Amino acid sequence: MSDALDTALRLVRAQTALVRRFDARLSGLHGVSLADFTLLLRLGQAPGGRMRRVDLAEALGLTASGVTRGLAPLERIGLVTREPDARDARVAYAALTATGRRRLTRMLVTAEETAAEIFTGPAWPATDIAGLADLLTRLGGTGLSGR
Amino acid sequence: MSDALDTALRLVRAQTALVRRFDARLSGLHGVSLADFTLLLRLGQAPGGRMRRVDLAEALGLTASGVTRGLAPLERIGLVTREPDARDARVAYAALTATGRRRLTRMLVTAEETAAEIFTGPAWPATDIAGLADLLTRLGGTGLSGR
DNA sequence: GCTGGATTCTTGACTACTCAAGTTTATGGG
DNA sequence: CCCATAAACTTGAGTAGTCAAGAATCCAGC
Repeated sequence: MSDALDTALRLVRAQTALVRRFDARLSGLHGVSLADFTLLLRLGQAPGGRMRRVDLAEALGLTASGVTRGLAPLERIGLVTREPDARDARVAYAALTATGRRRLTRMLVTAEETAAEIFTGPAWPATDIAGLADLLTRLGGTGLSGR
Repeated sequence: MSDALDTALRLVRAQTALVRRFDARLSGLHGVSLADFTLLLRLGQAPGGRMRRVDLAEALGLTASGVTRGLAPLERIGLVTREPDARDARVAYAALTATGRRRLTRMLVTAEETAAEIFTGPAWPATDIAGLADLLTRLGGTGLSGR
């Protein structure tokens, strides 16, 4: 088997382990999944804490449908609201509520801790973490950097 | 946001892009998903092309339940069979059929091509591919190396 | 040689997506 | 003005996995 295929399969495998760790911590302490957290985090990074659902989908690597489904429970528990656009009645923004923002900052602490635990120890000098981030960015689908 | 968290989130994001690419190619040409392919590949690597379902789960980073569910359609289409263990009536091996083995070698070609496409171009010198593989191995959950 | 606990596997109920189809609204050309 | 096409979103149906509970079997100690 080539290095390329081997690497791709390792990446897939590493992801499931990673997701499990984040899910365990986040759901234990805050009752949300990693997917929920990343969604809230993106909203938190957006100006005004709000985004069109289509853009959120693009940023998260989901379909529009996936965003609708992921947002629903967060709206139910009051972390996110739906806001209409004055110019275009088709678009429904997703916006962090004040509660959502408050809860997000606490989730972020947990997520940082979890990430730190994962990348801790002699196996993970800072340069390797940055190096990994760099390599992953080259793969990153459409990534964070826009289309 | 720390490098560690950023890196973890990038990894998750990169994986979804990767899986989509493999799924598209594999399902188009061979009618299987990447998950199906990795399952068959592990079987193919095992001595005799067969493994206990529990070990398969461990190797793939799934639960035993996930393996049962994933194997079912592959048994239906005749790529895998169930074999009993002479010593222990609890265990049911999953084994590649002759057809399964033949189909697998062709899938492997497609998977290699896809991986090669992904890691192609000036952004991906061979040392970086190997470097990525190495970094990912440090994360690899329980990985291939056993517990 | 029986009984209690552990192991292997399957199943039911649930979650988190996907894709395809449908609804509503916007927009550019005649 | 009206129409065709396109964009944003939701919804129904299906897939891939999870977890918790259950059935069968194995084995260790008495």
